[in-house]
Amino acid sequence: MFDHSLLEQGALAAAPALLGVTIRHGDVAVRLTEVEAYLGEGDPGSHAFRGRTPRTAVMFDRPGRLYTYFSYGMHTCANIVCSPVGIASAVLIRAGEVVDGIDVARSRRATSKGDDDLARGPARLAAALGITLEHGGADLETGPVTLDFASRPAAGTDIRSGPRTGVAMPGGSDVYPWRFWFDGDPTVSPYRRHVPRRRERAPVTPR
DNA sequence: GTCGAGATTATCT
DNA sequence: GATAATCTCGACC
Repeated sequence: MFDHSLLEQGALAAAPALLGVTIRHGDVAVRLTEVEAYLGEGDPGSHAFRGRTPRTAVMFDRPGRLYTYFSYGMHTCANIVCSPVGIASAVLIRAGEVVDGIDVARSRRATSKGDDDLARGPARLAAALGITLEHGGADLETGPVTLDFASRPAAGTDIRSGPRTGVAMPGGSDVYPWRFWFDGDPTVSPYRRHVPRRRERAPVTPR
């Protein structure tokens, strides 16, 4: 089943409801345990903050599509577009539990120490699923990457929220609790604050 | 367990 | 040319 109405409500409303949802690509399926909401305009942490570019165009398209981006030159991360046409809003899928195709996931994540590590982190999750930039813009209802809303958690599951990982925000990231996760789940990634990258420069030898 | 730093490239200015 | 929604590894506790 595919919940269209949920994904039209914007990332902030959709994010906590996406916890427990299963995302599948081929033989590998992952149950989401951690997500983050990204708005478009008004959210400096969003790629769409500066408006529509070729890369972010899919975020302005209809909900239920996959937005992928390249991070730090080595990694692919995946988002679910959560807003009507013309508005940018998306949910970054940060971590999850591999529930199917675990052998394939292990082979794609050879550096992983244990199964909890297979999809703990957005780039790891995309790698475990075999998602690349080529899947950007894919429709999550028709595939090849699909969502299954039937695995949403039972009532009473403890969902927690807090600041987003690795994002600098004016006024401090803690005033934007746009990260959601299952409390105590071993597959949730550890929080890392935003650290400005030290610029590597031709060192002017101090002295 | 925590902390800090380097790797590497699509995308934008 | 600068930037980045990260990952991995090594040092240390």
